Amino acid sequence: MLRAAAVDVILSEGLNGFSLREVARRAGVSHAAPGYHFGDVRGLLTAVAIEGFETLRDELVRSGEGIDDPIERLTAIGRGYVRVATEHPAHCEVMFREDVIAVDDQRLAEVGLAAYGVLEAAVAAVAERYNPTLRIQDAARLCWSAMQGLVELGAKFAVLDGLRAEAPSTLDDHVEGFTTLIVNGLLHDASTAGSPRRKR
Amino acid sequence: MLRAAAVDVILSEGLNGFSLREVARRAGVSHAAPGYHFGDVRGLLTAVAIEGFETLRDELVRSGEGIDDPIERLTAIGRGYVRVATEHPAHCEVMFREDVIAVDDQRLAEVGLAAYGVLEAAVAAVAERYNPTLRIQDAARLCWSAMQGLVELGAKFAVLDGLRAEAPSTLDDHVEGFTTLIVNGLLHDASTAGSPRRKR
DNA sequence: GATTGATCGTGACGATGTCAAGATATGCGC
DNA sequence: GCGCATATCTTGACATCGTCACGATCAATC
Repeated sequence: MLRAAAVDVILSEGLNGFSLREVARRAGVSHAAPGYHFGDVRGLLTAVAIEGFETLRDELVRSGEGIDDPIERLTAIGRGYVRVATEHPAHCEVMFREDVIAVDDQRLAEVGLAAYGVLEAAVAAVAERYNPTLRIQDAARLCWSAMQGLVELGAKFAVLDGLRAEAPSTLDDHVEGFTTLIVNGLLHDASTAGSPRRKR
Repeated sequence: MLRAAAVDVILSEGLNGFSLREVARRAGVSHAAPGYHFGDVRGLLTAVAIEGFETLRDELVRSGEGIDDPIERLTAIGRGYVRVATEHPAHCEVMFREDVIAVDDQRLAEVGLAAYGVLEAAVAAVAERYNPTLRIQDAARLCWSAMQGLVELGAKFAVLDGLRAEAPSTLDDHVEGFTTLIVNGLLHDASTAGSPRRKR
């Protein structure tokens, strides 16, 4: 399949070494075949991104299944997010790269929204049981941003550890640290009542 | 200057439409001149990234200056981060793209570490005054990841608001929401004493 | 005044994305 | 079986790109 070949190329050549002709070569077809099916480099990469969001959505659902406590579930979903990122690095290298994929693709928007919905529902459950004043949208987006930022900066963190001659911390270590801090934040959020913060 | 022309091209053509020849065209030099000075596409983009980290470091320092309360200072630094990202989008499009820049560049590592140091110092100040048990490294990296994730996902959040027919929330809105939640988490972090979390 | 080094232009090569045109196969109505 | 439309893929071409080798220009230095 061309999509699989594309993932293969991203994996071994990186996203900037990516080329339709190399995909064609690995798939054993002519140099223009990928162009015919996906129209465009952008088209093929968009297809890969959609595939990524689908597995992300599925994996987030699967991560939370059977866990009753909302906080435990949210934490498990956080781990699931990073797990998807580490197990499907090629897909994740593309999923949020709006300069490379077709942002206006409808199916892409649908699946992305579905994946986000899983996360938001988990946050809503936390709010319902533990902190009704929590602003769910802010909280859910913070969770997503933190995990996405972690995925993106993970390599830099490792370099940082190296510069300080510390044992390099793994992605999993960071996930645990982050979720602890975030959960504490969610539990104690009382922004409407003015914790040590200002206006708005 | 070639670097300015490069930023110009990234801004108008995006990172994948970027080409040395277009940079040369806008700078009014021959098509191979950029290659001579920077050796490579990677070399030129790395120079842009270094420039970006320098202004990031300076801007973070400037954002925190004259603010006594550590929490206020950390919040201001968070805003500064996002401000740099919005005011220098071309630089930020490159700074964390390890597939496009020379990750082993020494000057790049230095400036990046310096910028991170500003953030970490701010977090350390919060810990010292408000919560001595706070794990500074986790906290600082969470702050960075959240802001970086926000910068990357900001566009997607706007699309999300659109799909729900809500008023699109700005980056600044998210910064305020995020910092509130994170600060709450930092203040109440007691992971060593087993808040509602598990082992490790 | 000759030389050296930095800076830049010119020309070439292979590789790439994309398009047009042709080839092949598959299914369908008759 | 036959004609035909459609899908799938190949082939060939073109402009563009990154990169390299080579030459030109010019300032500084000995």
